[in-house]
Amino acid sequence: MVRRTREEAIQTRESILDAAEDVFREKGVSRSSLEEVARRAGCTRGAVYWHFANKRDLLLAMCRRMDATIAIHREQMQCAAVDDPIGALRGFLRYIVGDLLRDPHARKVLDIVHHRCEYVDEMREFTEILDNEFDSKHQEIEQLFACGQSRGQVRADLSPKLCAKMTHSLLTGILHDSLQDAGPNRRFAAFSNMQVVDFLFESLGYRAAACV
Amino acid sequence: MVRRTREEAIQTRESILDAAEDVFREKGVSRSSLEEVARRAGCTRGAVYWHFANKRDLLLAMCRRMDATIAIHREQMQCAAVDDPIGALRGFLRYIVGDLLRDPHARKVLDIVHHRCEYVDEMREFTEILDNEFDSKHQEIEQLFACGQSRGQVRADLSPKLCAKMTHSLLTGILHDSLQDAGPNRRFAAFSNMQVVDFLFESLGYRAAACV
DNA sequence: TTACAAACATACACGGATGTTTGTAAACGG
DNA sequence: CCGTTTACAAACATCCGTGTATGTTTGTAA
Repeated sequence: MVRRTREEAIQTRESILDAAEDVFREKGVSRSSLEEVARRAGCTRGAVYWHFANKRDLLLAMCRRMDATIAIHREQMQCAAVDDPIGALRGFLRYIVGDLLRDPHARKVLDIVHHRCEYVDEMREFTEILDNEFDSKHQEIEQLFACGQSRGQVRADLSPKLCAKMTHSLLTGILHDSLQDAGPNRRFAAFSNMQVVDFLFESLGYRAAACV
Repeated sequence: MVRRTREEAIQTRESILDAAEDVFREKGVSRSSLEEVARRAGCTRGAVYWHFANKRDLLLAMCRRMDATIAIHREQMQCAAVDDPIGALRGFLRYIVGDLLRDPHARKVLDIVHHRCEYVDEMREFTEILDNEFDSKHQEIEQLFACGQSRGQVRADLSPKLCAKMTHSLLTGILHDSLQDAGPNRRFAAFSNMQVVDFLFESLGYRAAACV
Protein backbone atom coordinates (compact mmCIF):
# COMPACT_ATOMS: atom_id res chain seq x y z
CA MET A 1 0.00 0.00 0.00
CA VAL A 2 1.21 3.48 -0.70
CA ARG A 3 0.22 7.04 -1.30
CA ARG A 4 -1.81 7.33 1.83
CA THR A 5 -3.81 10.46 2.26
CA ARG A 6 -2.03 13.44 3.69
CA GLU A 7 -3.50 12.69 7.11
CA GLU A 8 -2.23 9.14 7.14
CA ALA A 9 1.20 10.33 6.11
CA ILE A 10 1.32 12.68 9.06
CA GLN A 11 0.26 9.83 11.28
CA THR A 12 3.10 7.74 9.90
CA ARG A 13 5.54 10.51 10.66
CA GLU A 14 4.30 10.75 14.20
CA SER A 15 4.51 7.02 14.75
CA ILE A 16 8.09 7.07 13.53
CA LEU A 17 8.87 9.79 16.03
CA ASP A 18 7.17 7.79 18.77
CA ALA A 19 9.09 4.67 17.82
CA ALA A 20 12.34 6.61 17.77
CA GLU A 21 11.69 7.81 21.30
CA ASP A 22 11.41 4.24 22.49
CA VAL A 23 14.24 2.74 20.51
CA PHE A 24 16.67 5.55 21.21
CA ARG A 25 15.88 5.38 24.88
CA GLU A 26 16.37 1.64 25.07
CA LYS A 27 19.50 1.27 22.97
CA GLY A 28 20.99 4.71 22.87
CA VAL A 29 20.99 6.82 19.76
CA SER A 30 24.14 5.55 18.10
CA ARG A 31 23.37 1.90 18.71
CA SER A 32 19.88 2.23 17.30
CA SER A 33 19.40 1.45 13.64
CA LEU A 34 16.81 3.18 11.56
CA GLU A 35 15.80 -0.32 10.56
CA GLU A 36 14.58 -1.02 14.06
CA VAL A 37 12.92 2.34 14.39
CA ALA A 38 11.01 1.62 11.21
CA ARG A 39 10.03 -1.85 12.33
CA ARG A 40 8.80 -0.51 15.65
CA ALA A 41 6.78 2.09 13.78
CA GLY A 42 5.28 -0.55 11.53
CA CYS A 43 6.91 0.61 8.33
CA THR A 44 10.23 0.31 6.51
CA ARG A 45 13.33 2.42 6.30
CA GLY A 46 11.86 3.81 3.12
CA ALA A 47 9.26 5.65 5.10
CA VAL A 48 11.80 6.90 7.58
CA TYR A 49 14.05 8.27 4.86
CA TRP A 50 11.05 9.80 3.18
CA HIS A 51 10.09 11.81 6.25
CA PHE A 52 13.58 12.45 7.60
CA ALA A 53 16.95 13.03 5.97
CA ASN A 54 18.84 10.80 8.37
CA LYS A 55 19.12 9.76 11.99
CA ARG A 56 20.33 13.12 13.16
CA ASP A 57 17.44 14.86 11.44
CA LEU A 58 15.05 12.44 13.09
CA LEU A 59 16.54 13.17 16.48
CA LEU A 60 16.25 16.87 15.81
CA ALA A 61 12.60 16.57 14.89
CA MET A 62 12.02 14.54 18.03
CA CYS A 63 13.47 17.31 20.12
CA ARG A 64 11.57 20.04 18.34
CA ARG A 65 8.31 18.22 18.88
CA MET A 66 8.91 18.19 22.61
CA ASP A 67 10.34 21.65 22.63
CA ALA A 68 6.98 22.95 21.49
CA THR A 69 5.49 21.71 24.74
CA ILE A 70 7.91 23.70 26.82
CA ALA A 71 7.85 26.76 24.63
CA ILE A 72 4.32 27.62 25.68
CA HIS A 73 5.22 27.65 29.34
CA ARG A 74 8.42 29.51 28.65
CA GLU A 75 6.53 32.31 26.96
CA GLN A 76 4.03 32.38 29.78
CA MET A 77 6.94 32.74 32.13
CA GLN A 78 8.39 35.63 30.18
CA CYS A 79 5.09 37.42 30.32
CA ALA A 80 4.66 36.92 34.02
CA ALA A 81 8.25 38.01 34.55
CA VAL A 82 7.37 41.60 33.81
CA ASP A 83 5.43 41.94 37.02
CA ASP A 84 7.11 39.30 39.14
CA PRO A 85 10.45 38.12 37.71
CA ILE A 86 11.47 35.81 40.52
CA GLY A 87 8.00 34.40 41.00
CA ALA A 88 7.74 33.70 37.30
CA LEU A 89 11.08 31.95 37.27
CA ARG A 90 10.10 29.91 40.28
CA GLY A 91 6.86 28.97 38.60
CA PHE A 92 8.68 27.85 35.48
CA LEU A 93 11.03 25.64 37.46
CA ARG A 94 8.09 24.19 39.34
CA TYR A 95 6.48 23.39 36.02
CA ILE A 96 9.60 21.63 34.76
CA VAL A 97 10.25 19.49 37.80
CA GLY A 98 6.53 18.89 38.18
CA ASP A 99 4.36 18.49 35.14
CA LEU A 100 7.08 18.19 32.53
CA LEU A 101 8.91 15.44 34.36
CA ARG A 102 5.65 13.57 34.65
CA ASP A 103 4.92 13.69 30.93
CA PRO A 104 6.08 10.37 29.47
CA HIS A 105 7.01 11.87 26.11
CA ALA A 106 9.03 14.65 27.63
CA ARG A 107 10.73 12.25 30.00
CA LYS A 108 11.81 10.00 27.15
CA VAL A 109 13.18 12.79 25.04
CA LEU A 110 14.93 14.48 27.93
CA ASP A 111 16.34 11.16 28.99
CA ILE A 112 17.64 10.56 25.49
CA VAL A 113 19.34 13.89 25.13
CA HIS A 114 20.72 13.73 28.65
CA HIS A 115 21.95 10.17 28.87
CA ARG A 116 21.49 8.32 25.59
CA CYS A 117 23.19 10.62 23.18
CA GLU A 118 26.71 11.82 22.53
CA TYR A 119 27.39 15.49 22.14
CA VAL A 120 29.90 16.16 19.48
CA ASP A 121 30.56 18.33 16.44
CA GLU A 122 27.67 17.13 14.31
CA MET A 123 25.24 17.43 17.15
CA ARG A 124 26.35 20.99 17.68
CA GLU A 125 23.35 22.76 16.21
CA PHE A 126 21.21 20.21 17.89
CA THR A 127 22.74 20.91 21.23
CA GLU A 128 21.86 24.51 20.73
CA ILE A 129 18.20 23.69 20.95
CA LEU A 130 18.67 22.41 24.45
CA ASP A 131 21.05 25.21 25.14
CA ASN A 132 18.31 27.58 24.23
CA GLU A 133 15.98 25.76 26.54
CA PHE A 134 18.13 25.37 29.58
CA ASP A 135 21.77 26.21 29.24
CA SER A 136 22.23 29.55 27.63
CA LYS A 137 19.20 30.49 29.64
CA HIS A 138 21.83 31.23 32.22
CA GLN A 139 22.12 34.82 31.12
CA GLU A 140 18.38 35.25 31.03
CA ILE A 141 18.09 33.81 34.52
CA GLU A 142 20.78 36.14 35.72
CA GLN A 143 18.90 39.10 34.34
CA LEU A 144 15.73 38.01 36.04
CA PHE A 145 17.55 37.86 39.33
CA ALA A 146 19.12 41.26 38.80
CA CYS A 147 15.72 42.66 38.07
CA GLY A 148 14.06 40.87 40.97
CA GLN A 149 16.77 41.96 43.35
CA SER A 150 16.22 45.61 42.58
CA ARG A 151 12.65 45.06 43.63
CA GLY A 152 13.69 43.50 46.90
CA GLN A 153 12.57 40.01 45.93
CA VAL A 154 15.98 38.51 46.63
CA ARG A 155 18.51 38.76 49.41
CA ALA A 156 20.43 41.93 48.78
CA ASP A 157 23.82 40.44 49.61
CA LEU A 158 23.75 37.83 46.83
CA SER A 159 25.09 38.54 43.38
CA PRO A 160 22.69 37.78 40.54
CA LYS A 161 25.45 35.65 39.06
CA LEU A 162 25.48 33.45 42.12
CA CYS A 163 21.71 33.15 42.16
CA ALA A 164 21.64 32.27 38.49
CA LYS A 165 24.34 29.68 38.82
CA MET A 166 22.68 28.10 41.82
CA THR A 167 19.37 27.95 40.03
CA HIS A 168 20.77 26.70 36.78
CA SER A 169 23.02 24.04 38.26
CA LEU A 170 20.33 22.82 40.57
CA LEU A 171 17.83 22.47 37.74
CA THR A 172 20.36 20.67 35.62
CA GLY A 173 21.13 18.33 38.47
CA ILE A 174 17.51 17.60 39.24
CA LEU A 175 16.82 16.80 35.61
CA HIS A 176 19.90 14.63 35.40
CA ASP A 177 19.07 12.69 38.53
CA SER A 178 15.36 12.36 38.01
CA LEU A 179 15.76 11.07 34.50
CA GLN A 180 18.45 8.64 35.49
CA ASP A 181 16.27 6.48 37.66
CA ALA A 182 13.28 6.09 35.43
CA GLY A 183 10.72 3.34 35.60
CA PRO A 184 8.32 2.69 38.43
CA ASN A 185 10.95 2.03 41.05
CA ARG A 186 12.59 5.39 41.15
CA ARG A 187 15.09 5.71 43.90
CA PHE A 188 14.08 9.12 45.12
CA ALA A 189 10.50 8.91 43.94
CA ALA A 190 9.10 9.27 47.41
CA PHE A 191 10.73 12.63 47.67
CA SER A 192 9.52 15.51 45.64
CA ASN A 193 11.75 17.69 43.52
CA MET A 194 9.30 20.45 44.20
CA GLN A 195 10.52 20.86 47.75
CA VAL A 196 14.04 21.30 46.49
CA VAL A 197 12.99 24.11 44.19
CA ASP A 198 11.00 25.74 46.95
CA PHE A 199 13.91 25.50 49.34
CA LEU A 200 16.20 27.10 46.78
CA PHE A 201 14.02 30.14 46.41
CA GLU A 202 13.55 30.35 50.14
CA SER A 203 17.31 30.32 50.55
CA LEU A 204 17.69 33.07 48.02
CA GLY A 205 15.36 35.09 50.18
CA TYR A 206 12.46 35.03 47.76
CA ARG A 207 9.51 37.17 48.69
CA ALA A 208 6.43 36.89 46.54
CA ALA A 209 5.53 39.84 44.32
CA ALA A 210 7.08 42.49 46.52
CA CYS A 211 6.15 45.84 45.04
CA VAL A 212 3.98 46.20 41.97
CA MET B 1 59.69 -3.93 17.15
CA VAL B 2 58.01 -6.09 19.72
CA ARG B 3 58.23 -7.60 23.13
CA ARG B 4 59.13 -4.44 24.96
CA THR B 5 60.15 -4.77 28.54
CA ARG B 6 57.42 -4.94 31.10
CA GLU B 7 57.90 -1.28 31.89
CA GLU B 8 57.52 -0.24 28.29
CA ALA B 9 54.40 -2.32 27.98
CA ILE B 10 52.85 -0.49 30.89
CA GLN B 11 53.82 2.76 29.25
CA THR B 12 52.09 1.62 26.07
CA ARG B 13 48.97 0.81 28.05
CA GLU B 14 48.99 4.22 29.64
CA SER B 15 49.47 5.97 26.32
CA ILE B 16 46.52 4.07 24.92
CA LEU B 17 44.42 5.25 27.84
CA ASP B 18 45.62 8.79 27.30
CA ALA B 19 44.82 8.61 23.60
CA ALA B 20 41.40 7.19 24.34
CA GLU B 21 40.65 10.13 26.60
CA ASP B 22 41.37 12.52 23.77
CA VAL B 23 39.67 10.63 20.98
CA PHE B 24 36.57 9.78 22.98
CA ARG B 25 36.25 13.35 24.09
CA GLU B 26 36.56 14.70 20.59
CA LYS B 27 34.38 12.25 18.71
CA GLY B 28 32.24 10.65 21.35
CA VAL B 29 32.71 7.05 22.41
CA SER B 30 30.59 5.31 19.81
CA ARG B 31 31.95 7.32 16.90
CA SER B 32 35.52 6.69 17.90
CA SER B 33 37.25 3.73 16.33
CA LEU B 34 39.89 1.75 18.14
CA GLU B 35 41.91 2.26 15.00
CA GLU B 36 42.13 5.98 15.69
CA VAL B 37 42.83 5.48 19.36
CA ALA B 38 45.71 3.23 18.43
CA ARG B 39 47.07 5.67 15.86
CA ARG B 40 46.91 8.50 18.38
CA ALA B 41 48.76 6.32 20.87
CA GLY B 42 51.42 5.51 18.31
CA CYS B 43 50.61 1.84 17.98
CA THR B 44 48.16 -0.43 16.19
CA ARG B 45 44.88 -2.05 17.08
CA GLY B 46 46.91 -5.10 17.90
CA ALA B 47 48.28 -3.38 20.96
CA VAL B 48 44.89 -2.09 21.97
CA TYR B 49 43.33 -5.53 21.77
CA TRP B 50 46.28 -6.96 23.63
CA HIS B 51 45.77 -4.66 26.61
CA PHE B 52 41.99 -4.41 26.50
CA ALA B 53 39.26 -6.81 25.51
CA ASN B 54 37.26 -4.25 23.58
CA LYS B 55 36.14 -0.66 23.54
CA ARG B 56 33.92 -1.02 26.55
CA ASP B 57 36.74 -2.57 28.55
CA LEU B 58 39.00 0.29 27.54
CA LEU B 59 36.42 2.81 28.67
CA LEU B 60 36.08 0.99 31.95
CA ALA B 61 39.81 1.03 32.56
CA MET B 62 39.84 4.72 31.75
CA CYS B 63 37.25 5.37 34.41
CA ARG B 64 38.96 3.21 36.97
CA ARG B 65 42.22 5.01 36.46
CA MET B 66 40.57 8.31 37.26
CA ASP B 67 38.47 6.82 40.01
CA ALA B 68 41.65 6.04 41.90
CA THR B 69 42.34 9.76 42.10
CA ILE B 70 39.04 10.49 43.75
CA ALA B 71 39.08 7.43 45.98
CA ILE B 72 41.88 8.85 48.09
CA HIS B 73 39.95 11.99 48.86
CA ARG B 74 36.76 10.06 49.43
CA GLU B 75 38.42 7.96 52.07
CA GLN B 76 39.91 11.02 53.66
CA MET B 77 36.42 12.45 53.75
CA GLN B 78 35.03 9.37 55.41
CA CYS B 79 37.67 9.58 58.08
CA ALA B 80 37.08 13.24 58.78
CA ALA B 81 33.35 12.58 58.82
CA VAL B 82 33.60 10.85 62.15
CA ASP B 83 34.37 14.09 63.93
CA ASP B 84 32.73 16.57 61.58
CA PRO B 85 30.30 14.96 59.10
CA ILE B 86 29.04 18.09 57.44
CA GLY B 87 32.40 19.77 57.35
CA ALA B 88 33.92 16.69 55.77
CA LEU B 89 31.19 16.54 53.16
CA ARG B 90 31.66 20.20 52.42
CA GLY B 91 35.36 19.67 52.08
CA PHE B 92 34.84 16.82 49.67
CA LEU B 93 32.56 18.88 47.47
CA ARG B 94 35.03 21.72 47.55
CA TYR B 95 37.69 19.31 46.39
CA ILE B 96 35.56 18.09 43.51
CA VAL B 97 34.50 21.48 42.16
CA GLY B 98 37.97 22.83 42.88
CA ASP B 99 40.99 20.64 42.34
CA LEU B 100 39.31 17.79 40.53
CA LEU B 101 37.66 20.02 37.95
CA ARG B 102 41.02 21.62 37.34
CA ASP B 103 42.78 18.33 36.65
CA PRO B 104 42.86 17.89 32.85
CA HIS B 105 42.67 14.10 33.03
CA ALA B 106 39.73 14.10 35.37
CA ARG B 107 37.97 16.74 33.31
CA LYS B 108 38.32 14.69 30.15
CA VAL B 109 37.06 11.49 31.70
CA LEU B 110 34.19 13.16 33.49
CA ASP B 111 33.30 14.99 30.33
CA ILE B 112 33.27 11.71 28.42
CA VAL B 113 31.06 9.86 30.85
CA HIS B 114 28.77 12.83 31.22
CA HIS B 115 28.36 14.00 27.67
CA ARG B 116 30.17 11.76 25.22
CA CYS B 117 28.81 8.39 26.14
CA GLU B 118 25.48 6.60 25.96
CA TYR B 119 24.19 4.83 29.00
CA VAL B 120 22.50 1.64 28.13
CA ASP B 121 22.32 -2.02 29.13
CA GLU B 122 25.90 -2.92 28.29
CA MET B 123 27.24 0.08 30.10
CA ARG B 124 25.30 -0.89 33.17
CA GLU B 125 28.16 -2.15 35.27
CA PHE B 126 30.18 0.73 34.04
CA THR B 127 27.58 3.19 35.16
CA GLU B 128 27.78 1.69 38.58
CA ILE B 129 31.30 2.95 38.99
CA LEU B 130 30.07 6.48 38.66
CA ASP B 131 27.07 5.60 40.71
CA ASN B 132 29.38 4.55 43.45
CA GLU B 133 31.25 7.77 43.13
CA PHE B 134 28.42 10.22 43.00
CA ASP B 135 24.98 8.88 42.56
CA SER B 136 24.27 6.11 45.00
CA LYS B 137 26.31 8.24 47.34
CA HIS B 138 22.95 9.79 47.90
CA GLN B 139 22.22 7.52 50.80
CA GLU B 140 25.61 8.12 52.29
CA ILE B 141 25.14 11.84 52.00
CA GLU B 142 21.77 11.56 53.63
CA GLN B 143 23.28 9.72 56.54
CA LEU B 144 25.96 12.32 56.96
CA PHE B 145 23.30 14.97 57.16
CA ALA B 146 21.25 12.99 59.65
CA CYS B 147 24.33 12.57 61.75
CA GLY B 148 25.38 16.19 61.41
CA GLN B 149 21.93 17.41 62.21
CA SER B 150 21.84 15.56 65.49
CA ARG B 151 24.98 17.50 66.37
CA GLY B 152 23.38 20.79 65.52
CA GLN B 153 25.46 21.37 62.43
CA VAL B 154 22.42 21.77 60.20
CA ARG B 155 19.17 23.67 60.42
CA ALA B 156 16.88 21.56 62.56
CA ASP B 157 13.81 22.10 60.39
CA LEU B 158 15.29 20.49 57.29
CA SER B 159 14.94 16.80 56.58
CA PRO B 160 18.19 14.98 55.84
CA LYS B 161 16.54 13.77 52.65
CA LEU B 162 16.06 17.31 51.44
CA CYS B 163 19.60 18.26 52.34
CA ALA B 164 20.97 15.22 50.57
CA LYS B 165 18.93 15.83 47.47
CA MET B 166 19.90 19.47 47.35
CA THR B 167 23.55 18.61 47.72
CA HIS B 168 23.50 15.78 45.27
CA SER B 169 21.54 17.54 42.58
CA LEU B 170 23.61 20.66 42.90
CA LEU B 171 26.85 18.75 42.57
CA THR B 172 25.54 16.86 39.58
CA GLY B 173 24.47 20.10 37.99
CA ILE B 174 27.75 21.85 38.64
CA LEU B 175 29.67 18.97 37.13
CA HIS B 176 27.35 18.84 34.15
CA ASP B 177 27.58 22.55 33.49
CA SER B 178 31.26 23.02 34.18
CA LEU B 179 32.22 20.16 31.92
CA GLN B 180 29.96 21.33 29.13
CA ASP B 181 31.79 24.53 28.44
CA ALA B 182 35.33 23.26 28.39
CA GLY B 183 38.22 24.86 26.64
CA PRO B 184 39.79 28.18 27.50
CA ASN B 185 36.70 30.27 26.86
CA ARG B 186 34.42 28.85 29.49
CA ARG B 187 31.21 30.71 29.79
CA PHE B 188 31.06 30.86 33.56
CA ALA B 189 34.78 30.58 34.09
CA ALA B 190 34.97 33.93 35.77
CA PHE B 191 32.64 32.71 38.42
CA SER B 192 33.73 30.14 40.89
CA ASN B 193 31.79 27.00 41.65
CA MET B 194 33.26 27.20 45.07
CA GLN B 195 30.97 30.03 46.04
CA VAL B 196 27.98 27.97 45.05
CA VAL B 197 29.04 25.14 47.30
CA ASP B 198 29.69 27.52 50.15
CA PHE B 199 26.33 29.16 49.70
CA LEU B 200 24.62 25.78 49.74
CA PHE B 201 26.09 24.86 53.09
CA GLU B 202 25.37 28.30 54.43
CA SER B 203 21.76 27.86 53.39
CA LEU B 204 21.58 24.52 55.09
CA GLY B 205 22.66 26.31 58.24
CA TYR B 206 26.09 24.75 58.41
CA ARG B 207 28.07 25.53 61.49
CA ALA B 208 31.68 24.34 61.61
CA ALA B 209 32.53 21.49 63.96
CA ALA B 210 29.82 22.21 66.49
CA CYS B 211 30.39 19.92 69.42
CA VAL B 212 33.27 17.47 69.61
C1' DT C 1 -9.24 9.98 -17.55
C1' DT C 2 -5.04 11.01 -17.58
C1' DA C 3 -0.87 12.67 -15.88
C1' DC C 4 1.75 13.67 -12.16
C1' DA C 5 3.45 13.47 -7.68
C1' DA C 6 3.09 11.86 -3.02
C1' DA C 7 4.13 8.05 0.05
C1' DC C 8 6.07 4.66 0.68
C1' DA C 9 8.53 -0.65 -0.11
C1' DT C 10 12.33 -3.06 -1.98
C1' DA C 11 16.85 -3.81 -3.58
C1' DC C 12 21.55 -2.58 -4.02
C1' DA C 13 26.17 -0.68 -3.29
C1' DC C 14 29.46 0.69 -0.10
C1' DG C 15 32.43 1.65 3.69
C1' DG C 16 33.95 1.18 7.97
C1' DA C 17 34.50 -1.03 12.35
C1' DT C 18 34.96 -5.11 14.94
C1' DG C 19 36.91 -9.42 16.51
C1' DT C 20 40.16 -12.94 15.42
C1' DT C 21 44.00 -15.16 13.68
C1' DT C 22 48.56 -15.44 12.42
C1' DG C 23 53.26 -13.83 12.31
C1' DT C 24 57.35 -12.37 14.87
C1' DA C 25 61.09 -10.48 17.47
C1' DA C 26 62.74 -9.62 21.67
C1' DA C 27 62.69 -10.38 26.80
C1' DC C 28 62.98 -13.55 30.37
C1' DG C 29 63.26 -17.69 33.30
C1' DG C 30 65.68 -21.88 33.78
C1' DC D 1 71.79 -20.41 25.52
C1' DC D 2 67.43 -22.07 24.55
C1' DG D 3 62.64 -22.64 24.75
C1' DT D 4 58.76 -20.19 26.16
C1' DT D 5 56.06 -16.38 26.74
C1' DT D 6 55.22 -11.57 26.09
C1' DA D 7 53.91 -7.67 23.43
C1' DC D 8 52.74 -6.35 19.88
C1' DA D 9 52.02 -5.70 14.08
C1' DA D 10 49.72 -7.23 10.10
C1' DA D 11 46.31 -9.56 7.63
C1' DC D 12 41.85 -11.58 7.36
C1' DA D 13 36.89 -12.53 7.65
C1' DT D 14 32.63 -10.71 8.62
C1' DC D 15 28.82 -8.00 9.48
C1' DC D 16 25.99 -4.22 10.08
C1' DG D 17 24.20 0.16 9.05
C1' DT D 18 23.82 3.80 5.95
C1' DG D 19 22.53 6.15 1.84
C1' DT D 20 20.63 5.90 -2.56
C1' DA D 21 18.36 4.30 -6.45
C1' DT D 22 14.53 2.16 -8.24
C1' DG D 23 9.93 0.19 -8.25
C1' DT D 24 4.95 0.48 -7.14
C1' DT D 25 0.61 2.07 -5.86
C1' DT D 26 -2.72 5.43 -5.20
C1' DG D 27 -4.65 10.14 -4.16
C1' DT D 28 -5.52 14.25 -6.71
C1' DA D 29 -5.68 18.14 -9.74
C1' DA D 30 -6.43 19.39 -14.54
